[in-house]
Amino acid sequence: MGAPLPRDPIADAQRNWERRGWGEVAAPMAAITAIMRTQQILLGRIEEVLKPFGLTFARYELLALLSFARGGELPMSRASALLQVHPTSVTNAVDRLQGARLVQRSRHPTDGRTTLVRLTTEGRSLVQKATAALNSEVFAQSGFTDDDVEQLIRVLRGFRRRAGDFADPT
Amino acid sequence: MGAPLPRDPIADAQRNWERRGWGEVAAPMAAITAIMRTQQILLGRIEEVLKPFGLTFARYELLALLSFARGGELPMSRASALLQVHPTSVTNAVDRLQGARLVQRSRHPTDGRTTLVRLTTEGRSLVQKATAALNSEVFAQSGFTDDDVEQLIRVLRGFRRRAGDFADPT
DNA sequence: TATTGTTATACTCTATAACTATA
DNA sequence: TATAGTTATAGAGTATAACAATA
Repeated sequence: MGAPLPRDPIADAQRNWERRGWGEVAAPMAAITAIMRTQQILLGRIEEVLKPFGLTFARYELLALLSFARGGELPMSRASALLQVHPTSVTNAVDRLQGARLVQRSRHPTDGRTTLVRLTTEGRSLVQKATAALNSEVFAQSGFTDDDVEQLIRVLRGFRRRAGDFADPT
Repeated sequence: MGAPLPRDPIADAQRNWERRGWGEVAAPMAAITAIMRTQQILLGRIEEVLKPFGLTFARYELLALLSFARGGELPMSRASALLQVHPTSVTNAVDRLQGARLVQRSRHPTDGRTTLVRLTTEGRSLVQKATAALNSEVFAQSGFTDDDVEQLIRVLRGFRRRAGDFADPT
């Protein structure tokens, strides 16, 4: 979206914050802004890799989740909880994936309220190819060192736990 | 969007990756997924704080950028470059902000192609209040320790530089 | 009554392409 | 020719509210 800037805009913002007497929060502001920007860069790379497969990241995540479930099948509500997205987002994603014949809806055998989503053969094949592409083109050349990765996992895991994402204290 | 999960879904995904023979990329995958989720949590908090001001994060960022510019004024193209967003996104944001009388468009004095965006008095007042709210309600209680913040800034700055965001090597 | 999921609706941001005006 | 910006159009994700069906 343009040539590199001569200077780091986030470091500049941090200095501006300090200059205005917000020194207490300048560093957390810079860290949070950096997370937002990093996510934007990574999402761009991921969507670029997924585009040839006709998948968005949200839809890939749903397929990948199903590929790890027993029988390639989950209730809609369970997918919503595990992906931490709104139920209507799951409905929307499943609609599109079903249109592409990558998943199928079916009735829960004992609870009539529940809809199950299941990976089709075609869906399983596609998610395997997409995962291989993401592994080699994004995760294997992430731009983070092993130390970076270790620190990110540790710091962000603590953050997510304190934010109420999960209870597991290990 | 739901109660805490009993276990960390990202740690589970990392174990699944390892179990399938993708051990080489399991850790970077987990780190990147954690960044995506953390961004989602933080964006939610930020938008919650900005909602009473009638601002989205994208629009707040534009107002904040203008508040640091000389004269509270920038060319559209410069705002697009500094915010690292598409020119049409800036056009859209300026349209809405102008409708709310928070910014004004004007002609560049010497280059007729260029449109300048300038903060109105009302816009400057609002962005100051919104910044104070973000500082006290988000950045001052970010959920990161001082060490976390230091590590995030360092690691993500290296990533962004290698990704081509900026050239500054300091 | 509570839960599950869908539908309708609306509002973000984003992106491409075509276009105008200016340099 | 190249640049700056707008417009039209499209698509993505997200969210709320109302609703149907089931427990």
